[in-house]
Amino acid sequence: MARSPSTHPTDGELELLQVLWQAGPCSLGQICTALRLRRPIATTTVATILKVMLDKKLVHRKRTPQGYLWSAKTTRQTAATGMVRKLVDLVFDGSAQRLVAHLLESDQISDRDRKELRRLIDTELKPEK
Amino acid sequence: MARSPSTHPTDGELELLQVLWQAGPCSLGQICTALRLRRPIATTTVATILKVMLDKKLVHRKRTPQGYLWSAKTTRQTAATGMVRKLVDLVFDGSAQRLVAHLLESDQISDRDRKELRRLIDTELKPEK
DNA sequence: ACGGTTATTCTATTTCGCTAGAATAAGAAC
DNA sequence: GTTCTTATTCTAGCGAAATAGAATAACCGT
Repeated sequence: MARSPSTHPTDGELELLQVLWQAGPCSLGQICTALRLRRPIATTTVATILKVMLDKKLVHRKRTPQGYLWSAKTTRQTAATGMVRKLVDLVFDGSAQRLVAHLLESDQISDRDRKELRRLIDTELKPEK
Repeated sequence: MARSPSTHPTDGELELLQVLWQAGPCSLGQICTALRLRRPIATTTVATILKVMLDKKLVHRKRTPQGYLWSAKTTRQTAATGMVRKLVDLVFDGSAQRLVAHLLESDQISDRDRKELRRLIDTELKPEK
């Protein structure tokens, strides 16, 4: 027996989605250009990934005279939720709170961000509840 | 060309690490029992994964009369950090703050947890600064 | 010591994910 | 309209990951 296909986007697919999330609908060439800011990759490779993603319904395409226009069908929110769930499940024993605690205890968040987050907690905590 | 070996534990490996993190050093049988609370899996499958993880130095083993005792060599912290980094990179444009915001805006965190987190932010914000 | 149980290793199969060449189609340029 | 460029499809290889059967080893109880 082998693996079952993942429902989440793969890492490569996420690289691609990132471009589409940022730039909106793109041609193949535009996607390639954007990706190549990070690393070299062949056009056919990108095209192949797009086709797979099309089957997985992660992207959508629209015919135009000069080829398809590709766009993300999954939102950043959706992808984030799925990946966070996995992370929380597999590493934080199902506690999202622990993940936040981990992040706050790590040094990846500035004091300014912390203040903003505190504000966010406060606004979510009080209103009309 | 194919993928290069991942430095992160795979999902299957994480399932296994979870057991070891929770229970401490275990025999193969104990690991299998724990895993089977979640899903059926053959003993040889687990043994194979363990062997791979041994090569990757994700686990460690100690000889005993009745076989090896297996234990995690990676800490939860380490695994978490790696996975969080990937998540932040690929989905949150490099901003850990945004990930926290996402979590706080989702409904996965209770009010009680929020209060605790606010306390955590405060204690991290003020001391000796 | 013999048979049962458990652990370990060896071997094998399958699918996934990543990669890209070759072939083809179809505008664009001149 | 022939060539150039770009897009798309087709085909294919390779290593990773997941799965587990068969073989082997080694303890345990009686």
